[in-house]
Amino acid sequence: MATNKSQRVTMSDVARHAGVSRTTVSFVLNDKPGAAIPEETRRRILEAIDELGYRPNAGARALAANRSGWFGLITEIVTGPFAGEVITGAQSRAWGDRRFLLIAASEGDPAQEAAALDQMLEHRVEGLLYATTWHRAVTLPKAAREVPTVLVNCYDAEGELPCILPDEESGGYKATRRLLDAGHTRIGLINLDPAIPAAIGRREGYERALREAGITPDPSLVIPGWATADGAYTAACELLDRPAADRPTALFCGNDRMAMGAYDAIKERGLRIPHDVAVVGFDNQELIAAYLRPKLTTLALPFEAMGTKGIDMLAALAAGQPLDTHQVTIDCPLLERSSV
Amino acid sequence: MATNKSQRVTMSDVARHAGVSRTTVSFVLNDKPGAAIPEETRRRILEAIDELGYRPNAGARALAANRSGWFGLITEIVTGPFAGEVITGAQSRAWGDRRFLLIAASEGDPAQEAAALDQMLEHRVEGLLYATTWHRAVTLPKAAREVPTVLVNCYDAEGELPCILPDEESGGYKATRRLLDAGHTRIGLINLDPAIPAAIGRREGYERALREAGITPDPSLVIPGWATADGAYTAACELLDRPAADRPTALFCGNDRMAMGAYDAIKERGLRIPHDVAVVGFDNQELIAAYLRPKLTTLALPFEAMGTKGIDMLAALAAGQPLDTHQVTIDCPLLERSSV
DNA sequence: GCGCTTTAATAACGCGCGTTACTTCCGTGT
DNA sequence: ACACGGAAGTAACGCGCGTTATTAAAGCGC
Repeated sequence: MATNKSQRVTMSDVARHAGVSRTTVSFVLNDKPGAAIPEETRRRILEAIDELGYRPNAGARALAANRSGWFGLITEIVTGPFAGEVITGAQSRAWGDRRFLLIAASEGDPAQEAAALDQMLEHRVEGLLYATTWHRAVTLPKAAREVPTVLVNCYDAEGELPCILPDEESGGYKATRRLLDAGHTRIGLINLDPAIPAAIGRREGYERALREAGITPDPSLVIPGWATADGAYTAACELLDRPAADRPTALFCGNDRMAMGAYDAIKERGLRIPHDVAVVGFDNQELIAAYLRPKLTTLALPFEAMGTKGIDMLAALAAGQPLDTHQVTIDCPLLERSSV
Repeated sequence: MATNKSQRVTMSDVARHAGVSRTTVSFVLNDKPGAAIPEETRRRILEAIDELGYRPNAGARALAANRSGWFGLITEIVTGPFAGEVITGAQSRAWGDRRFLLIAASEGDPAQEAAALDQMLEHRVEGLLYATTWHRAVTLPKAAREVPTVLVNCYDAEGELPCILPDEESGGYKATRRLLDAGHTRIGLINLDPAIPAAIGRREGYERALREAGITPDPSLVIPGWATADGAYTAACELLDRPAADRPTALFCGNDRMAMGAYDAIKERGLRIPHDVAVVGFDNQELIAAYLRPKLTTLALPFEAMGTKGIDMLAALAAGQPLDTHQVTIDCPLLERSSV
């Protein structure tokens, strides 16, 4: 078995067991092009590997090859519903390049963020993904410039780092368009905090869809809410209590939690969804959207796709290739359920 | 700056710049006990490190010290609401030991699981955490025996590996007890699939609390449901449509999604929560529990604590210490909101 | 038999660092 | 004068592997 003290099987053990040199083992393990290994020898080596239960030491390999095989991913919170999707997307894509993901959470604390970044750099990540929970501007520590970095769901306040963002405008457009197609003409928008990119973009899309349909947007139908179920409940009440002829027959909500509040307001008034009032949410938080009754039609934030695309871009950057686009936006798919 | 081709600053660069040997640099970096380094020299070295922007190479360090510094964490799905909590708990605890977490998802696919495990072993993880989404028995690939392994939220079908489980029985007891304390005597239990540990344990706790209060459990008040909002809705209807004198005044639901369904059934009948019917959920899925109206009182599965404890145990095992307990259970805290 | 090319394999170096064993210098006691 | 001991520091080896240069053997034509 292994002769070294750590009791782990090394390449030398394999070589000895197969009666060849360590170099030869390395060659077959890496399919070294240009190395002529007769089938018989290769077989003996593979057999030895199998018999000894040899596993290459990824760390040693990285050191020798000067290629860590790591990409780093820093998120704010791992607990949230979104981070997981980014991880999933990034992880699966990275796997294809035989690379691993180093994940850390900043928990919104700059000190932790810096510490995480340090660790990543010490581990010689070949690229860094930085993802936020909600779409906004960020400023990274300078250390992040030491390695190719791509922002996910946020953009560089200094405008230098490449980023990947959800297409909020098109999302707002699609939601509104869906409601228009269902015959609605008075569509209320219970929006997020009007200062954030998501609210701005979605409202633009909302208004574009209306205009395209020949409807002049009515500002009184747009209520900026707090992003809570209660806030949306209040906002929905306000809209639904307008005189019947003036009352919206559809509500487009800033997120699914807010849609939850809207549901309550609607049901309270004895109105039925979607028959009397149709509802579209945003974010596709499965736990809410798929379990509300009726199930909620909503737009998904493409976190998984953004994670995948992020690794795509990192891989390109790490390979020294230039980026075709500095800022890419990704579509928010509409998920049809039963609330329209 | 760096003289090697990879353009990265190494310890040798620091040594040269500070006018000492590489060994000395290593000594100050590791606070080697027994090494007498005068303050002046130490200062010079730290200065050099700072000026050159040197970062130790974690991989090389791991190789030389024969200590990878990795713990592995395999989950089924990263996307779910629970995996994130386990990660958070494990990550923060591992940090204290200056260790990093290697995270991979099996996506429920044995092949992916095996591949992930392989990768972890190649990275020489010093311990492995294996976490599942729901409490159940599992069988790990043999390869997992190569390294200290602790199961989280599941237990070894062969009974060999140590595990950490939520205390379902005490959870069921506490939920029921809370309802009893609020004056309820007819408490319905809309349970999960009766074959799984969570359903069994919680029902036991439920019955223990009832007996303790001098109430004989009424089997007809226990409905095994499917773990969906719709299933629970149907079950709740059945319970609520019993003759008034016989109708439960409180419902204990197998999870928060099911509580959502129960809410609908209750509201539909013009009953008020918690005035006419009190509800307790399970799982504390924030997105549901905190946004239902009224907010849902529920029990939390202690995923974060389980993750932390997992690393605790791994650290002990990795240090060669024996485990005091082979199976530890962790309490499910009751989160009081407004539905009781 | 001799040179030449191809095939099969190896010795040796380096990746960046931890660590052990060893050296050198200086002050102290007798 | 010499031995002794501690302080300050270094040379050298090894961790497990990738890679380059080099060697040894085999095949081939003449």
